Amino acid sequence: MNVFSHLTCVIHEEIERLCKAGTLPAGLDLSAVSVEPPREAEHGDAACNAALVLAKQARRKPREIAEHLAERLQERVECRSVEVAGPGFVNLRLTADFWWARLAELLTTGPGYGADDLGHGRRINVEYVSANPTGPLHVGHARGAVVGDALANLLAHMGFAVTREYYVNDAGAQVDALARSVHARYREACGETIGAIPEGLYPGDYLVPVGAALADRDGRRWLEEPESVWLPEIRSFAIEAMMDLVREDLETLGVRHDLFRSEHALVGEGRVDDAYAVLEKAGLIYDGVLEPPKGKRDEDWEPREQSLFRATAFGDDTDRPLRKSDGTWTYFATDIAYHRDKIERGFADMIDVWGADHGGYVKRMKAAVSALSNEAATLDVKICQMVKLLDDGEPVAMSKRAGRFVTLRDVVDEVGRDVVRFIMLPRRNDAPLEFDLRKVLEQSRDNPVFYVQYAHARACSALRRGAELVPEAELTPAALARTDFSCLDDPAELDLIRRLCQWPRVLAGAALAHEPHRLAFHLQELAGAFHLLWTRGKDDARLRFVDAERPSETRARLALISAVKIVVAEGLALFGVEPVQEMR
RNA sequence: GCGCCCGUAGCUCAGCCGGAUAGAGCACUUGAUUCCUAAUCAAGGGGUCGCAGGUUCGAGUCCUGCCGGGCGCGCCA
Repeated sequence: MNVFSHLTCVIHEEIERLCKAGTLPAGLDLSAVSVEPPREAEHGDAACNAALVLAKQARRKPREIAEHLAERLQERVECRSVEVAGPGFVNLRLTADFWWARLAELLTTGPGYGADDLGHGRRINVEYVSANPTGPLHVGHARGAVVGDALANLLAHMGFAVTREYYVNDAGAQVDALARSVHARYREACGETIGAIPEGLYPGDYLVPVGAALADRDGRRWLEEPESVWLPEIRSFAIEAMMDLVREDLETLGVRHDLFRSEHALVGEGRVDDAYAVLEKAGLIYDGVLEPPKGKRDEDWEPREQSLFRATAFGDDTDRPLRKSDGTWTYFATDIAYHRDKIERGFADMIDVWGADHGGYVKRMKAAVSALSNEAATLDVKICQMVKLLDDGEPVAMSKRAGRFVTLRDVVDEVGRDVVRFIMLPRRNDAPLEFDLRKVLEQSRDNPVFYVQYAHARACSALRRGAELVPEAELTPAALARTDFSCLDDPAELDLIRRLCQWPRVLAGAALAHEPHRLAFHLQELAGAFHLLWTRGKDDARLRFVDAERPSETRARLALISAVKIVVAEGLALFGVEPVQEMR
């Protein structure tokens, strides 16, 4: 049970009764009525804004409505006390019995507590990483990879049918440059002296083995051929090698996509022409000349007529070109075709996870999706801001030009997959992120990975001790659910139960808002409440989790711990992080 | 010049559809260890929510303008 949606229902019922009784007018719109955990613990277990929201439409004073509502709620068994506070909030305090019953529910459900069918199997496409196949992934890519993956996990958990997708930009000038770079490395492997890699090509060492592999496979046959002959061959060889590299990098992070969609294939299948024809038929394409961008150096600017998409009709600031001067498609044109491809594959909802440098691209892509779907499809773009990589407070120098950038694999090797994954998550995607290689390995409160993992390890440790006193068959969550919880009446224990019971609400909110970082914050708070109780048990023997002298209390506390373990493990699982059994 | 994002405690950041006295961690000060892992916990000080207007019973949250930072701005992807 999601406690807060349950309480919302209860309050809706009571308001409707007040309407029937004539205390309130009939036909009120209750959609804005909500029940939330109050920010301050003093305000009780749950606060309802009904009176404030309804005051205007009911033409009553908020306090007056609140008093009537409070009177009815007082009768409910789950309410220990009800009070009207502030401008007209109704604050509920729920009985300990109510909370214990929720704890029993949590344990009965076991792993998967909080999973829900919010999505009703609705299909949603999450596209993430989509890095160009020209080299290994770097730390910046890791953020998008982890955020996209966690978001996909979360949505799947909440009843959406998720497809995880990677768009492979294997067409265009950059993969030609890749092919030329590999050709240079190939000549090198064949014994030629190549000197410095020319400007505009990819200088990284990672292409050396690719050139060597090509020489192994094809011998010296490309040495005497003109570029027009070897380029297509070497290009597809190189792209395949780069995608192998990318897949390996993703594998080290534990990220797996369902589908890799190739831009090259999309163009080859005529999908871009199709999309163009559709927009043209809808009257959304015309030939025109764009204004030069102001304030930017414009000495190279020449007015040019090109086919433009009427993006301004869908909220963009200017219309956008679809063809380059040589007649080939712009990136935007193929991206329109790609999103149309997704829509045609049955996705009315799409999420794209992009890097900060694509921020200026969001409006036109949303405009295109609106145009393609007659406003029926949705596109949410999550822009991931920069990752500032630090080593003990000092910025790690990165220079793409010198080929000196920190690869994803370097970082995973350095600190481990789970740390990389967790550290990318407790931050809103549109806020920049600091990643200190030294700090994330510290075992202290300010390292969130450690802090949450430690809570899980402590829970496991206490359960191991419990196993010495209680038969194993009685330690399963389902068995523990039948325990008498009445000794769990300390405020710190009830607080922990309340936080555990907020989990379904946090999951639902995070899924609907597409904000996985909310889970990370909740896990940290939960871990804090648990650590607090643990330490209290050191001072106050009455609160100790495992005590051979007090078997029934021990069982109740093991149940509570088991619930902590379930929720923490579930949160970590959604993040793709392995919960640890002990800290070593 | 234009667009998008950001601006909340000394630092790093939460703040969920507009709600109550704006929160957490770090750092700082003080305290807790014969004890299920002190790898932890408790207490304390610390704020003009960038600035100025506006809408509202009520604004960190919405609107307008400005200031500061980041990213981007046809023939790159």
